[in-house]
Amino acid sequence: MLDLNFIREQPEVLRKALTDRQMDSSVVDNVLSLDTERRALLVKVETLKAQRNSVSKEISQTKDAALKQEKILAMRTVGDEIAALDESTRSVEEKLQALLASIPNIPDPSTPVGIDESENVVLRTEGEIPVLDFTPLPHWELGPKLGIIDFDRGVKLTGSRFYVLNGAGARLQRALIAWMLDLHSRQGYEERYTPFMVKAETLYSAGQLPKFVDNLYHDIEEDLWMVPTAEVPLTGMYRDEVLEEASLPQRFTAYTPCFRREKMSAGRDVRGIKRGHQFDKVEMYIYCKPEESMRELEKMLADGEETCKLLGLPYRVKRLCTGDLGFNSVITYDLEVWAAGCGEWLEVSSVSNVGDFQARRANIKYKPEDGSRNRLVHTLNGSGLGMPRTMIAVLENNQQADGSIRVPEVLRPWMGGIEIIR
RNA sequence: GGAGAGGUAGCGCAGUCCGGCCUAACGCGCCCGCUUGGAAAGCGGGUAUACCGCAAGGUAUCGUGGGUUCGAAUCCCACCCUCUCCGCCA
Repeated sequence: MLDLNFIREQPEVLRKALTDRQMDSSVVDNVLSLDTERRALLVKVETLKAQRNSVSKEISQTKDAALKQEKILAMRTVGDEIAALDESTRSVEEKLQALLASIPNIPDPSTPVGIDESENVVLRTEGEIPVLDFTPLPHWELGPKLGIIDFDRGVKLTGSRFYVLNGAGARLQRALIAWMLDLHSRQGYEERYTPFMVKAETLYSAGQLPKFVDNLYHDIEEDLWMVPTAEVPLTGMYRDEVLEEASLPQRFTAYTPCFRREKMSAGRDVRGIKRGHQFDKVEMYIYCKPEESMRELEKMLADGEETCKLLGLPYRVKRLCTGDLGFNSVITYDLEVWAAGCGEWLEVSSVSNVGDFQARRANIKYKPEDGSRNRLVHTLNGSGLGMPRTMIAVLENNQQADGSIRVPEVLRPWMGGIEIIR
């Protein structure tokens, strides 16, 4: 959520941001007029309340019964007026909040302006794309052939876009998770194990509600929501808290499954395990001071890149353009790894600085050591890589002519002696 | 799920029966000053957040949401959370 004062003072900056994001900027005028209306109402109602408070005090001290009765009657009228004005204020505020909650963050000025993902900018490509002397299979053929991915039984259990991992396949995913958590710990992130179900308020804090309600699984009975990413509990963790300045930056890593309805039609983009309704992910998350957030963003990106490098995966770094930038984000880098079998770059990580956007919604501040007033923290999030797609790249890039798969060196300690999946 | 006890400003607590001197006491912690060679102790002062207002100042918040009232931490209703015991259970 943006600062209302900021919108009031620099509406043109927001208008430009919305236009750059390929969105309608007329919402700005609605915000401004509601804000004006709200303040006018506040002045009125607060004057009346001040009057009521002071007269009520007088009433308690008035001895003369007739005079007392007179004052009570007068205040009865004032009370009715206050009730009516309170109601109008509440309704205006509700509208204003709903509007504010629907406005995305301001992209950093350095963000390339573009219509959609086709205008994202590739910053660099690292690692060698493997040259194979045979035709590599895509994982949706490789997996069933090796007996490590069972699509049919996933569908049988739950429905389309679900699968079962078998034996070395399940173990490989578990190895990736354990290895990544350990790696991020070494990189300075503290591990957290969080609930996988949260309340609506927590999703609101992270900016997932109300906007992305269609993409979430919801238990009506208990009114709990399945997390779409660990970013949600990691943001909500400090909701309504004030952190000590000396404790910042605080860096966390967490493994969670992620649940997304993704009501998109089947097709090329969802083939295999690329885009399931349930997938595992290891997340990186940072709380820091505003002046630190750009530096932390670069650190997080480097940490994500290290993950790819150590796995031996060729990858490229993309800078998202205004048209593709996420709702919360100021700057986003995407990491894409090359998958030899499907022959495409797969997005495995999105590393974003969201500035104070989530912190304002979640009300997360820190107490400056110089005694000045509490300030909002900045938050950053990044995937320490999404599992299925990382698995895809590991499987497809390390396949050998006989259809077996070499397990990357770094994962072997977690593979119980399995070096080749065959 | 059942019974009981609780939720008050950073923490601990008082206040709630019986509405208005609550502008929320008191203690601890923390900050500033005095004192000191320096410190402790002692003494004095300060110590929530948000919003409105150029300002003076005002408004709101005692778990949350409603209600009664001129006036609610206090009375009424609903809900949430924590603790103890019981039940159930990996």
